[in-house]
Amino acid sequence: MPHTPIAARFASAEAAFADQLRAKGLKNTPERLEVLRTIFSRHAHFAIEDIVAEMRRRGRPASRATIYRTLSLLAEGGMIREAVRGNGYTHYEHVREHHDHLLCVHCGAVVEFVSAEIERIQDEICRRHVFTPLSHSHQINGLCARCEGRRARKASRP
Amino acid sequence: MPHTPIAARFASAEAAFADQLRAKGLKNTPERLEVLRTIFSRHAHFAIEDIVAEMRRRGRPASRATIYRTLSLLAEGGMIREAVRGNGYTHYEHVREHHDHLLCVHCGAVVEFVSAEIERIQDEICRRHVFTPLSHSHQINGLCARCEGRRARKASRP
DNA sequence: CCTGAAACTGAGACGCAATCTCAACCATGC
DNA sequence: GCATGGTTGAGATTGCGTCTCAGTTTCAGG
Ligand SMILES: [Mn+2]
Ligand SMILES: [Mn+2]
Ligand SMILES: [Zn+2]
Ligand SMILES: [Zn+2]
Repeated sequence: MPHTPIAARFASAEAAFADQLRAKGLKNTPERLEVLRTIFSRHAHFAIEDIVAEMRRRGRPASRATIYRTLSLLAEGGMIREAVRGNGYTHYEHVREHHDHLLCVHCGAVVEFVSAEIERIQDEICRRHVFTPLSHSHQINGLCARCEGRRARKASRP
Repeated sequence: MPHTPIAARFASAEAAFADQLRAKGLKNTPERLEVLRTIFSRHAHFAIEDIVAEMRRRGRPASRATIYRTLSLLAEGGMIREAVRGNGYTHYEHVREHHDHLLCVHCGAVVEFVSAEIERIQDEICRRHVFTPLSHSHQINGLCARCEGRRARKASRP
């Protein structure tokens, strides 16, 4: 699953965010910057509680209101997007190469997948329906190998 | 978009539901039957408020609690499923041929689509990841022809 | 038919993620 | 300085969905 290393994107993410804020007449505050840094210093998938906890740990706490507001800005700016849904909190992820998700409904594990073929067919479908696609979410819910194995074992040997 | 006429499924839906209830030691009450009938007397896509309103109109009101509980049972029994997401209420639909959705983010219009090709690739992906698929949601968000046209017109002639 | 155990219903309380409110707080330019 | 206008955060609010529990209904067994 190749993607630009976090370090390499770091400066440009800050720069891009600064641009976006300037363009909208908004201010580049320490809180906003810290949310951005916290997000990009972590693994690509996260929920708001992760950010809250991490910022507290860093000694730079911010209120949920501010974090939610910043998440909206970052999503609007195309730096993050909503990823997996249906596990309580909304989960976000860094935007990089497009991909979709397998979600294990038992243990919550997430696996990413990409299919150029599917993307192509989607475009075809949209063309056929005269529909302008803006985004899509394609999520397969099921059981990962481990959870399926556990279930099968339990069923055969009660 | 061919599907079995409602009338033809009607009796069997009631019978299937009765079976399901019996199998689980649950009771076949008037309220549950009325929820079932209301659902299958309507267009395939609906939200709970539609059911609440329709049952009131019919002079057979039921509480939200009961309706939610019955929806769960029907979903569990494979007669309905969650359909489009991201419009406030959870939307359900009758289960018939499998299909996915285009959602116009501007006017809320929903278009259905099917692609045997995509389904096949999905299976392939699951096999490759040793993942047991149980369900999937594939939703393309964008602008329907009408909303796109309106937007384009407004942009060119302010 | 009774009758009792078990399930059901509905009004309203509750849970909870997400959003909103608003007073105090900057940051900036004049 | 100080006025302007965005920002923050504590806490209130919203709204879908779930849960509680007292009174009701179902239904199998007698
Ligand atoms: Mn991902
Ligand atoms: Mn549909
Ligand atoms: Zn799992
Ligand atoms: Zn539209």
